[in-house]
Amino acid sequence: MPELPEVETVRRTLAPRVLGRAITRATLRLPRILEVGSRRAFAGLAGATIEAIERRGKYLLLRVGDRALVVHLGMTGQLQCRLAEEAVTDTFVRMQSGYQRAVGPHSIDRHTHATLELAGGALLTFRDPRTFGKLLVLPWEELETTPRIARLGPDGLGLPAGVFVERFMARRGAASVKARLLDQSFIAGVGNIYADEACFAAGIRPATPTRRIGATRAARLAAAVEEALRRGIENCGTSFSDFVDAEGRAGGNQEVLHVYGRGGEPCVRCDATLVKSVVAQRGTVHCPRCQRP
DNA sequence: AATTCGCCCTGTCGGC
DNA sequence: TGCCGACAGGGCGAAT
Repeated sequence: MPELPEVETVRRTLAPRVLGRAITRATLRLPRILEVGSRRAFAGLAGATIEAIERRGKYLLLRVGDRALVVHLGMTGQLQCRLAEEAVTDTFVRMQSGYQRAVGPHSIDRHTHATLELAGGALLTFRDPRTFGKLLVLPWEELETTPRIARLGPDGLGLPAGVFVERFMARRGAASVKARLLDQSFIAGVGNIYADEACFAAGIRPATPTRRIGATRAARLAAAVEEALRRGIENCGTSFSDFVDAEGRAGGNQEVLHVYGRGGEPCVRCDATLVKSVVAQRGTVHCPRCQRP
């Protein structure tokens, strides 16, 4: 599931491929992935030039002329750009079930819901098997007031620890530490994987009520979140199932995760068996010895 | 006001 | 071997 590091990886790999290119045609193949009210605006992207790519939390913001194309990858969304000189590889990996998973720059398939043809023959595609992703087109100057963006708290990357601690202490209550980390109005960009990893690094059990966390442990958590996100970006994202960057490459961060997806396996630090549970309606893994309640 | 919960969706996996 | 239910989960809107 694309979280801040995955979205940032897409942003960085997409930028050199699309910046400065004009959109020659915008095609919408699955209308419901577009936020209501953006239908006409999406088709109207043709003729304008992609001038900037920014990121806010898990949202990608493409500045197209005087408009914003906002992209949320949901759980399985992929934004890929194939240049004209690149052949379609149509490489598949055959899964145990017989299903063939696409790998690398790929031709349009049943999960490709929107395409942007670019000047020079490049093709930008939005693919999303589970269709939890969203596209939104609006005037660039309305970005800060559109609900999805306006709701977001400060970006998790580069957030000063002092600001994190201040916000955390101001909102302490019954909610769990994990629920707070997943709350995009608190910090934007942290999802299930990095929340679990940050809690492990901070030595905090994810289900701990936020009211039980003091300033010292909050500061430890701030550092752990920052570190988890930075490492995720360094490793070009976590590819647990579907994540690929704009060139179709998988990330490598799944190789260095301490807890996520490792329930029942030994803790890398103390060898205790990692416990899987449900916290904040999400599958959660923690070490019963390293992470105190 | 803060928090929880149901819903959206489809590929995957385990059980029988 | 094959069918079927359970599961995964980000964000929104309704309910508590």
